[in-house]
Amino acid sequence: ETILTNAFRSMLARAAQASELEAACYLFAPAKDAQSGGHRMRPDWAEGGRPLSISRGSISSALLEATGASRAEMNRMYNQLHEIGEVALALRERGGRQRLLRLPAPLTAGSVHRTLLGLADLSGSGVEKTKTQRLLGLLRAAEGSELKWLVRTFLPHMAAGISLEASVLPALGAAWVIQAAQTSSVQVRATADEIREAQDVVRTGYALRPDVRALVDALLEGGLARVRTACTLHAGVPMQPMLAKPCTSTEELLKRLIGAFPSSDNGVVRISAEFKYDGQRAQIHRSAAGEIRVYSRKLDDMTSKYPDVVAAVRRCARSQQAFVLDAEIVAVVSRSTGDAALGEAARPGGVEIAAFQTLSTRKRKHVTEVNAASAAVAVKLFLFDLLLRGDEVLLQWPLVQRRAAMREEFAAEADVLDFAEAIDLDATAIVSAAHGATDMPSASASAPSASAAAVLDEALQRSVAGSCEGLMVKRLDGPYEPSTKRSDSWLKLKKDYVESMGDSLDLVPIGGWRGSGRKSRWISPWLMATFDPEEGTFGSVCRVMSGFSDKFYKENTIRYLGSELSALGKASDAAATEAATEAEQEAEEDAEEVGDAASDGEGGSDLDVCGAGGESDDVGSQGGGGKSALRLHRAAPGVDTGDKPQFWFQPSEVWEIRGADITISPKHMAAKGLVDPQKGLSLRFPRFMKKREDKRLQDATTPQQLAAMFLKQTQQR
DNA sequence: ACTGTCTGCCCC
DNA sequence: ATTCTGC
DNA sequence: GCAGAATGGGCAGACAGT
Repeated sequence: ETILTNAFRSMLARAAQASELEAACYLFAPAKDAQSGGHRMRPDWAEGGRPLSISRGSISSALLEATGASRAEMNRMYNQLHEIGEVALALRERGGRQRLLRLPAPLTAGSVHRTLLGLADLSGSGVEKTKTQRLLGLLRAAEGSELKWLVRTFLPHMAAGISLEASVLPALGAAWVIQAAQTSSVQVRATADEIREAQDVVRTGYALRPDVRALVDALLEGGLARVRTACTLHAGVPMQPMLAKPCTSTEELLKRLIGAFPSSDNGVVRISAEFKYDGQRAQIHRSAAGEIRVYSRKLDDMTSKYPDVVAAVRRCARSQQAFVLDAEIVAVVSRSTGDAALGEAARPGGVEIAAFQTLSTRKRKHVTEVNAASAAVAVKLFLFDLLLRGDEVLLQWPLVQRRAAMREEFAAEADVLDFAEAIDLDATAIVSAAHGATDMPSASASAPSASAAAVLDEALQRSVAGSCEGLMVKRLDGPYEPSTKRSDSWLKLKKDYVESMGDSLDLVPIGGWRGSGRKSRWISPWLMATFDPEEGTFGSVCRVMSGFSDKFYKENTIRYLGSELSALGKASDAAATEAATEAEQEAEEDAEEVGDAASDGEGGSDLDVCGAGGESDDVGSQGGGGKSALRLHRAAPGVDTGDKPQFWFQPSEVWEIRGADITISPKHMAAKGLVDPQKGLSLRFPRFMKKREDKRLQDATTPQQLAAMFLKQTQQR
């Protein structure tokens, strides 16, 4: 953070232009997140805004050409240095600088930014070649250690994630106050409070108006005061949506909502339990000019995917004012068709909420208002918040008032648009004065009410019966807090969080992969299966990586593979072996060979020759020392899966796995033939709960049981 | 033209 | 999405 | 209490290879 702040300070001191500051912001934080990689070079919601992705291939090709090195040389360097930026420098040293006819112009943040922006716009065939050429241009122009940083910037995943909103922009804010204080005649140093305040202003401004250029412009023109006024919610510019925190019981939920912030109503806390529809979040804007746009939770522009939503909102708006809505789009199927198929008496039509999986089959491109109803999946919109009306920003209004304004401003339309179902209640117990609660004043007034918990429980049941995931429970007196952080005044209570609800399966680990990063010494994820004792078959259901403690990983990796995986297993060849000897590792051959197989992403072509065959079926061995008793050369007999794990295991025990829903899967083959002739069943959001030491293979969930659970779930809808 | 594989600030 | 760990 | 990591299912699209 200090480094970033100092970098911005020096730019500000030299009166850098807005375009340079903007470029620097993006270049300091090239990766959106560790999940997807990809480079962000402009706001996603902007016209043509799309992330830039540069393949490893393009980077290394450009690097080879720029340095004149051979591929073998590069690999050798990589094995020594383990970091591609350093490799780039070393290769340039070694190869000597290539002589160019014309010296390229020195790089600036702005010029690099512009080039990368250009790359993001490429498409069609031959893009990789063009990308390589343009990267080459940048690499040739790089001086000194610029080369190292340039190469690192190209990578989709930098070793350390630096986030634009969490690190870079706050640093810019800090730099601004520090410089301002220094140049003012009165004050020399900015206080810690001033710095914190500045960071906050910038963070908030960006959450409300995620536009780096607008932020930089405001800062340069009028400092933090200008950021406050200019970087606020605008119709047509999506803001960070407000997020909710998960909560696992109604009692806990009440406590947390009451504690979120003090009540302004004599200790009484009113809350609203809204249905949590299982669809896609949508932030819908209508500008003053009347243009309607739909944005995703990640601020992507989805307008072209949902022309029918746009039309519905236009029809249902009671006025011509600008607005910003928060809503959920869900898939629906017409009710009459379903009933007709069952030969029931025709009902007056209407629609039913369909599963999320149905929504996801909707076309993403070329959806028109005309084909939306026939060619694409039909959808219904559930509104739950209004953040802007006319030129009034409603973010600070309490939810009750925002909701009232929303209901004034829009009219529901059958099958197409409605308000999210909501049940309002007091979270606090009403401790009447008659009971003489005078000696315990505020504490008693703020106690969670037992009847409130009961109301919530019932609402939860109803929401599930109504094809919802559960509840969103909100403080009725709370503001809307656009943020990358989750707020305490919105909590989500999903059926699968609650002990007694949701699907819990008893599955058998049949395979696994080597983990990466902090899990690189362990098996992660694990491949889980049902067991059919009649047929002796195992059908894969899901991979699991969530819910395991480090201790569990360690113990069970040893149990299944005989030892932990070598930490050095990542490097590919001789270099790894050399290094291994010097290390503390008593690198068993087993682990070493495992490392090789995992070497470059896919690997796995060379077949396992593992030391321990699948000889022992005895589950008894608590595998502390010896060879792995549980690893197999190939899938155990009877295994059916579309997945291909790096390691296969002898099925031998039962683990409890929880999930939210059961889905029809193209990859997992459990219960194949029972619901669909080709496809099996899988689990959405799978996570490990605990080992079932009390259960044997024969007690694992069977394909028949799984199919029955699936059918019950679909009937509920 | 067809199929297979991989990617996505994907959506959850 | 979910979950765990380290700060 | 929060940020950061490491990954889940599954879809339409895009691109590569035949």
